[in-house]
Amino acid sequence: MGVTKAELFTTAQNEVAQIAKVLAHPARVAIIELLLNSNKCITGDIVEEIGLAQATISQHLRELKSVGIIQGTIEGTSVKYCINAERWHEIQKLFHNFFEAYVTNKDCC
Amino acid sequence: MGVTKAELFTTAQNEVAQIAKVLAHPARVAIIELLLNSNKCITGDIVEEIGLAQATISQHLRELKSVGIIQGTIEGTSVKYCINAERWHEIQKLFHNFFEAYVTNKDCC
DNA sequence: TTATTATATCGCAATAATACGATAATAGTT
DNA sequence: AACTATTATCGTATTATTGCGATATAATAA
Repeated sequence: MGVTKAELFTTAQNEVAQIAKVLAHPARVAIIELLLNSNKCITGDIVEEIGLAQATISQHLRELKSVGIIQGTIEGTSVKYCINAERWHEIQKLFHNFFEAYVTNKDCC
Repeated sequence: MGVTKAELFTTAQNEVAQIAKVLAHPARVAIIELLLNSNKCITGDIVEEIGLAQATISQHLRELKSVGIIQGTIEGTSVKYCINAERWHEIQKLFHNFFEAYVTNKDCC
């Protein structure tokens, strides 16, 4: 029926999946990298830089905000976006632990 | 029109997004963790453990295979799945570098 | 207040993802 | 060869995502 059965999985599994989903679009990855590498974090600059319509960028920004990766502050009639350092490191740790869990052993395959 | 404009982004950005998309479902995260933590990597065991229909698990396994995270070997009438160590470390590095790119500085926000 | 600028939301069309029953394909067994 | 067991694929209903034009909202300027 086309709807994810989240109740079958652990909180941690759902959390990794939720963050991954936000990273699962190149525009959102590009927006993050833009915020990492420049100080031009005004929405208008992002729209110009990425090359998608303003409405589309706004939607992507909302998804990034929804998991706390970025935050915005009003600056005149504009909004200035940036990475939320604390949340960034939280997520970094989440994925670090996920990937770290692999230990080469297992006679499997 | 509902189709991602991949040509606007770099290869690296599309690659991060592609892997993230595969990790963007708790069932696939759960399958990976199952392969990490046990030796019961037969499809049938995965179906039983996760609690989704066999057809659905098969679809998820195919997506995990599509980016090389897992691989399967035929074992009688069954298929034994496991993590592909080399690819795992590649992806681990990809995400490590992505997250590492953040440096707290910026008077932004 | 009215106009201007910038961003967010709405509504819609196109596409993709999720889940599953039914069926096909593959390997082993009798 | 016929049967069994296991996994993969097909078809389909439902839901979610992507992208954008149009419009609404918010902040400032005239």
